[in-house]
Amino acid sequence: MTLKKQTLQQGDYIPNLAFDSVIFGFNGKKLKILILEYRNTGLFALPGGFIRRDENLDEAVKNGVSERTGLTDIYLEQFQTFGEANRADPEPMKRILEMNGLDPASHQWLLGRFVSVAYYALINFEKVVPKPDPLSDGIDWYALDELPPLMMDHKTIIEKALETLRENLEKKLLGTNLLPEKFTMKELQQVYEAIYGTSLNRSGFQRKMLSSNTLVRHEKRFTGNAHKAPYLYSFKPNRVLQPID
Amino acid sequence: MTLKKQTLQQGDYIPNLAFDSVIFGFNGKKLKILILEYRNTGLFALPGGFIRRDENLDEAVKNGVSERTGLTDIYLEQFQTFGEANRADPEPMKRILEMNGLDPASHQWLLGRFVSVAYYALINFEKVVPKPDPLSDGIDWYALDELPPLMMDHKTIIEKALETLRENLEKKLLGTNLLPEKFTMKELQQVYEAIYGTSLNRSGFQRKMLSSNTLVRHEKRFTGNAHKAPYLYSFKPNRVLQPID
DNA sequence: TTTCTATTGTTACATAGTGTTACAATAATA
DNA sequence: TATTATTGTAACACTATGTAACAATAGAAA
Repeated sequence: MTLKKQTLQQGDYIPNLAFDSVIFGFNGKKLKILILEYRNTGLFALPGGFIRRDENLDEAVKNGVSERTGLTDIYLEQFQTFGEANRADPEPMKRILEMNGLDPASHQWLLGRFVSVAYYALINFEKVVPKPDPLSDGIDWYALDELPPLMMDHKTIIEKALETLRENLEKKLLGTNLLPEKFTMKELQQVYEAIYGTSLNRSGFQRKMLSSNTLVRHEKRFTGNAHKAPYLYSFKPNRVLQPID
Repeated sequence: MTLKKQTLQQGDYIPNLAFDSVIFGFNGKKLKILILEYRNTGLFALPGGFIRRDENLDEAVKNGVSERTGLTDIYLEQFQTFGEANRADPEPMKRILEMNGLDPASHQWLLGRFVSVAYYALINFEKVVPKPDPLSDGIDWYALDELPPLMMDHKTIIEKALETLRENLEKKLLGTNLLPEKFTMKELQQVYEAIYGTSLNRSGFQRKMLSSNTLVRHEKRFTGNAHKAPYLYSFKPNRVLQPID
């Protein structure tokens, strides 16, 4: 739930509707997710927010993720809408409001039921400057196997995001969005391995990637290490997915 | 938009949130979809409805589709939420209300923006007894290439439903849900062909299906035709997908 | 300079999967 | 008994994939 204190009026937003975002980044070794920590509550949650009455759903999410990451061009994919009637417990939200000096009684609308549309984002880890939302005092990267206990059904949302990401990985060449523009074959393989959670055969991976006709080979990268220098690659521009805008 | 006149009160439902359903059936030759025709308006739309304040999203859709089809065990899959701010035009809805003897002024909430969660359903064509909703006087099967002009973005919703169905076809063995329990290999192939919109190689299809280890072979079906009688098959029970319930 | 080591790019080979064609089996009819 | 339409399966070529091996090479060590 990302929102600005000065605009915490129900009238501004579509009631009972929210979004949550699973923002994936790859730090070179592990796949990580941005998680918010609400002020003085010990409560952790996915970055999210509400949709203004005249705002496109995609736009609302894009703006929300931009605010958390500082990035503007973001690859976003909607993957599921969570609509169980009992998915929210009002108590944690009440504490969050109190800890931010807001009166729960005058923000009743935040304590009710929310249907949430979930998106995942793939971003270049190095370029992100995470920024907490107005109700939280912390936002940090967490590896998938080191997640803190999360509010509501956010753990389920993350699992579903990862499942969808795996399904879409080859279909949509998502590796692109998690790496710098130029990368080595090994780095690309590490992204795939981090997403699948398994190790892949080096030779087969290289052959498959090269035969997919989606990579451009550039100069070698000399790191000073005592072994053959790897080529750098980038994805062909026409195959790069456009972010929602 | 499926709703009962006697419960057309905004307070009963989550505001600005709806669902739409793309109900697929297979008549032996073509893939078809159930489309509503609103009373005296010439307006066509997907069956849909609203979500009660205390009702699970999945339940609301399940109930809505049950009402239109008369079926209780329905394979449903949520595939996308449509949230463009301008996806609805209030004029058609106004006409629908007027033609049903309802005052648009006192149903303002129906004329505003709706975010809609879209599901597709796969049902056994033979078992369905389509029933119009309270605002419509017709509900009929339409082949995908013979759709009437549809309200709002319902054409887009159908296209996305078909796209998702194709992607999920083999992954989830969806053929099951469009056929009677026992079927011939040819009938199964016809379902696949109808969904893909292409013809498939008979020999390869048979080999692939049999090697998938998901079919049980039963007795032959003798139709009285002067040629070899085909075996009947059914899907192994453990591979049958459970409907949402 | 030469040798060594770690890593990378590529090839070779076996195996599995797929597209296509051909052929055998068979239910009812002539 | 021969014929016809359809079905089940096998045969073949071709492609894709898993695996191992080999060659190339950047720098360090000798």
